[in-house]
This record gives sequence, C-alpha cells and structure tokens, in this order.
Amino acid sequence: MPRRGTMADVARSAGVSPTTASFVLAGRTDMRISDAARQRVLEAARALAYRPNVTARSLRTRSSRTIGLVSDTITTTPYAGEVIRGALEAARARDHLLFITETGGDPAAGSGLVNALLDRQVDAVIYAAMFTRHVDPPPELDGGRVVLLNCLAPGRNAPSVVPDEIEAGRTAARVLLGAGHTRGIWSIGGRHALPATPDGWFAGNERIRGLDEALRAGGAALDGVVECAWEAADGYREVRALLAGGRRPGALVCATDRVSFGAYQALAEAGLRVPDDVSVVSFDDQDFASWLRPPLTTIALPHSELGRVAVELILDPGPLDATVHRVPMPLRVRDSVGPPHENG
Amino acid sequence: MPRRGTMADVARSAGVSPTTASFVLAGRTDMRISDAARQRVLEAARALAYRPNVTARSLRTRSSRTIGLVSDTITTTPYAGEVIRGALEAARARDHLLFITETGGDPAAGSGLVNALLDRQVDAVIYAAMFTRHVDPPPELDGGRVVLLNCLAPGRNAPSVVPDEIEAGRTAARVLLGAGHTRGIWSIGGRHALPATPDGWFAGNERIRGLDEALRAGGAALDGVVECAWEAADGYREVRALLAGGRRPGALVCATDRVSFGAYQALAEAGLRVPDDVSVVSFDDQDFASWLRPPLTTIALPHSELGRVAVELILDPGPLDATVHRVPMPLRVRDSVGPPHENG
DNA sequence: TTGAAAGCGCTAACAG
DNA sequence: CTGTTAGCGCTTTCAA
Repeated sequence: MPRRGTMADVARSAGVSPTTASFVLAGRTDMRISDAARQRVLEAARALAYRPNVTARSLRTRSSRTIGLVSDTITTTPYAGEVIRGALEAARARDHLLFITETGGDPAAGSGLVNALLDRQVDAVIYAAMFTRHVDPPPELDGGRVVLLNCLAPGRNAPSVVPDEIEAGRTAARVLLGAGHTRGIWSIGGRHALPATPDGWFAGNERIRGLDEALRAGGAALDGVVECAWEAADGYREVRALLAGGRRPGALVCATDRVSFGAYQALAEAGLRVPDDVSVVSFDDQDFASWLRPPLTTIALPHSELGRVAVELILDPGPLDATVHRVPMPLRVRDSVGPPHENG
Repeated sequence: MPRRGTMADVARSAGVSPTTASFVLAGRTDMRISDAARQRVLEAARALAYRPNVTARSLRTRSSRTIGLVSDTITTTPYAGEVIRGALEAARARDHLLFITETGGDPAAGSGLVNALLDRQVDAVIYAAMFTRHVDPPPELDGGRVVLLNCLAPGRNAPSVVPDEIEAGRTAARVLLGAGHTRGIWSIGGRHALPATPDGWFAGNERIRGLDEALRAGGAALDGVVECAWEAADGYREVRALLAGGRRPGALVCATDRVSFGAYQALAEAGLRVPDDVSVVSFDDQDFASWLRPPLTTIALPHSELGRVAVELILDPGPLDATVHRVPMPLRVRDSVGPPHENG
C-alpha cells in the first residue's frame, strides 16, 4: 500500500509541534490549544488527507481497536455467517475491526490462531462454536478479555452468549397448545442422544426440557421422542419409519428445519398434508423454511443477535464475569401449524 | 489482554543484545551468530514464552501480514461464508490474518471501511461482492494492492476472480445433450433480464451464452427462456405458469438451486416426476440441492476456491494486473437428469 | 498555550 | 561474531 502522510507531516505543514497536532487531531480538550493553531492543524490534516496510523498509536496506547474472533467452522455453516454479520455491525458501530479466524475443527489449531491474534495485539477475543456446546479454549486466552459465543466453558471465568433454547422449547409447546394439540405430539430429533453423543446436545436437552415443561403445564405431553441426527435425511427416514409403523402423529416438533425438510417429504409421500393432517413446528429458521410448501413455522436461532451481544459485552467497559447470557429465539409464525385433524 | 514479555526481556535474560536476539528469533542466517548465543536466546525465548509483537514489527517493516476483506453483504448470503473460509485457509497457510468487513449494501460505507483497514496498515485488500457484478471500489484503494473477488471494475487495474460461468453454461448443455435431450429445453431464470436489471446479470449472460453455444454445437437449441428473478418463489410460479400454458418441457435449466426448488414443487403439483418426465439441471450447489428428492444435479459456485485464489493472488509477490481469473465451476452429478420422456 | 523528549517493541544500518 | 544506535508513527509527561 502507498505510504501515507504522517502526523509529523501535518504538524510541520501547520507550523506546530507534533504534540499540538496530536492533541488537536485527538480532539482533546484537556490541553489548551489556541483556536488559530487548531484551525491550522485541521486544515493541514485535510489538505494532506491525513489518516492516523492505528498500529503505531496502539503501540503507545495498548489499544488496537481490534477484536479477534476464533471459531471452529463457523463460516461454513449456512446462516452462521449471520453471527459474523451481527458481530461486524456491532464492532463497526463502535469503531472496531474484526479479525476472523477458523480452526477448521482442528483443536490443535486453536492455540496457533489465538497466538496470531495476540501477536497483533487484539484488545479481546471472541471464542465461538458452530453449534452450542462445551469447549476448552486455548490456555493462551487465560487472563485475557474473552467472551464465549455459542459455547460454554465452565470454570474459565468468561461470559457465554447462547440461544435461549429452554424458552424456545416452551415456545414450541405453546404454539402447538394454542392450535389445540394435546396428544399425538412427537419430537423428531430429540436431544440428539446418539451413540456418539449419549448425553445429547445442549440445544436438544434444553429444548426438550422447555417443551416438556410447557406441554405438561398445558395439560399435554409428548407422545414420543425419536432420537436421530438433525439432518434432512434423518427427518425423512425417521418420519417415514414412524408412519410405516402405523403411527399417526398429529404434530411434529422437528429439531431443525433440515429435519422438517425431510419430514415434509416423508409426509407428502404418505399422502399426508401439512398442516391439515399433521402440524410441524421446528427450530432454526434457515432460509428455505419460508420456501417450503406450506411455509414452515419455526423458532429462529438468533445468529446475528448472538454476534452483536458478544461484541457489545466485550466492548462494554468493566470486568467480565462468567454469566451465561441467553438470547431469545424469536418465533416465526408461518403456515405449518393448524388445529388437530378430526380423527387425530 | 495481559502484558507480554518483549524481545528486550529475552535479550536481557539471554545476556545478549537486542540485535542478536532479533536475528536469532527471526531465524536469519545472513548474520553470523555463535551457536552458544543462539541457543541461549532460543532457551530464554522459550522460558519466557516469548511472542513477537507483530504490530511493532510492522511499524518498522511496513508489512503487517494482514489482509483486509471488504464486501457488500457477503457474510449474509448462505454458503458465501465459504468464500471467507477459502480466503481464511489460504491466508493461514501463509501466516496472514484477515480483517473482515461489510458495507451492508451502503455504498458510502465502503470508503470508511477501507480507511479503517488502511489505518491498521493492511498489506492488501480484497474487495468482494455477493453476486458477480461490476463495482466501483472506493478511491482510497487506488494505488494499493487490491484484488476484486466475484466482481469486475474495468479500468481499475486490479485483477478479478470470478466463477467461469460461460463454461458452466456449456457444462449444463453437455449434461442435457449427454442424456439425449435436444428439444423441449427451457431456461428458467435466463439472464436475469428484469425491469430493474434490463441487461441481465453477469452470471446470467455468461451462462446463457455458454449454454446456447454448446447446445447449438450439439445440434440442439433452447426452446424458450423465462426471464425471472432467481428465488424459489419465482421458480415455482414460472414453472407452474409454463405448465398451465400447456407446455411440456423435457428439461429445465434453472438459474439457481432455489429456482429448482420452486420448480420441483410446481412439477410435483402437476404430477410430473423428476427426472422421468422432466430433467432438471441448475447452478450453485447450495446445501439443500442434495436433500431434494431426487437429489439435484447442479453446477457448483466455487465459493471457497474464489476466496483461496484471491488470497493467493494477492500474496504472491510481483505486480498485479487487470487479468480476469475464471475459476471452474464443478458439476455435481446427482439424479435429476435422465433421458427424455418417450412422448417428450 | 506550546514544545522537547522519551518511549511503546521491533528492525537494521553501522561500528567494532 | 556482537553491540550501539536510530527510527517506524504515535502519545504523553514535563518543562517552558
């Protein structure tokens, strides 16, 4: 990049000392500067199109107005780019820039990236995960200003920002209850309690908890829970099997829009109509949720909000504690939930 | 972030001068350093967990090992996070970090972001667009090291990296020709020649060009082109209208997977089967392309490859010229293309 | 009101 | 083979 004019150039051109130029350019008032001098500096700066060298400044001030974001594979997952967008917006509003890095799932890469970030004197780092889970941030981060985005690290004294999955589960229950469903309600995807993840996923556990609780409070209950992975193929396969097994669910609570996607296909193949025969409510609000026929009622992952909150937390002055911040998951009402079928 | 040990600390602890420490730590061989001194420095650096301050170094060397990426709304578009991932990987392989910024579609924001980047002494900037188009990069970029990602700016002497859409059009034609289609071939989406974009989009124009050319070379031709927007709703509406108009296309070339998504729905409603009655081939390879039933044969936008090439171009030593680099769009063969229907 | 000078952490001439 | 010194562009203490 071409060499730029320095503050010394401005000072010289304005006929003042670097000190004076610095004070004027920083807009500080605790130093008395004559109006004449101030004007000359401002004028010279404009004439030279002066721009400060932020890295030189940060060498002195120990503040780079820069944040590092390190994630596993966050950029890959569709719509998680939203996380970055939220973070970007919040950072820009406060005049900060974001370094984005990604380990690509390699746990060993974390330290290297954090070091690369620290070498560049970032003021803080956001440690993010693709899906909500427990993580073990690199030790290099200890003692630094850190917030955990979409992940938890008990005992690391860093705040976490996660979606409020419990409340989302309750929301799903209320949607169904509101339409009149009290039985024939199945969860497709459940807690993600698979052989590889026997304890389920954070999101799965919390949602089922909220769902159960609110269903019970409404005098209803889950008829069954199908534990499976959360992809389209799983939704298709499991709903198909369910129907083949003679079950006639009245409402499906799908773990993700992808599962719903597959569920729609299985339902259509069986000649069942949404929502006339079966209601469907799910989680995520991916783009295609509104393209499905009928458009899918779903509870959105607040991606951009997560990013925004993380940045604001980190940029707000004051110490950081280990609070877990739960960000609301907004309900997107569309057309996949209706009253129970008569013979339901 | 906590204060870190400096090179002066290392030198002191090793009992050498900063110069010696600097040379050893930089791994330079053009200066003779005794093995004993070298070992002492290395040992001291390890003991102190020394890490260089890259911003201080760049103040001297004028190289920050940092690249800026400014885009319109690239993080928003699903899978364009892939662009970032490709760029990230390439940058990491060469020990660089990426600042990511986004104008959010506000053209005035470009200058501000570029300045913020330049203020932090980035070595180069990648100027990126969400969909391939002509752009007018901020003048602050002139004279700097710049590459255009997924966009063109004639007369700016910066290289562009774009998908090879012409060849992609030819590929689509070959897929159809190979299956035996020579007539009843319709383009849904066309050049994107709508009232708001009368000249069409870059991708649309190039694809239709390649498609036409290769079809003709194979003794076939397009039966018709439906100009419409490239979303799911458009695909649904237009294919529905086509069928309602009594047309019985044998093959659909959809401008995007989203259009295909809508086309599938319209086809299903009309009782037409893919690929038995109608073949479908499209462009993009979004995630859901493989979830559709049948899985969609499509020509992928090489997102991560675009990011990778842009970074490699910018990091390769030597001057940058205004070459347009066309990145191949790989064909993903799935199950939506078959031989023409007998009464086709 | 203003300026001289030191120093942030590092590199690189230049001496020795 | 190694150290002294200056300086990258900026902020800030201190003195004038």
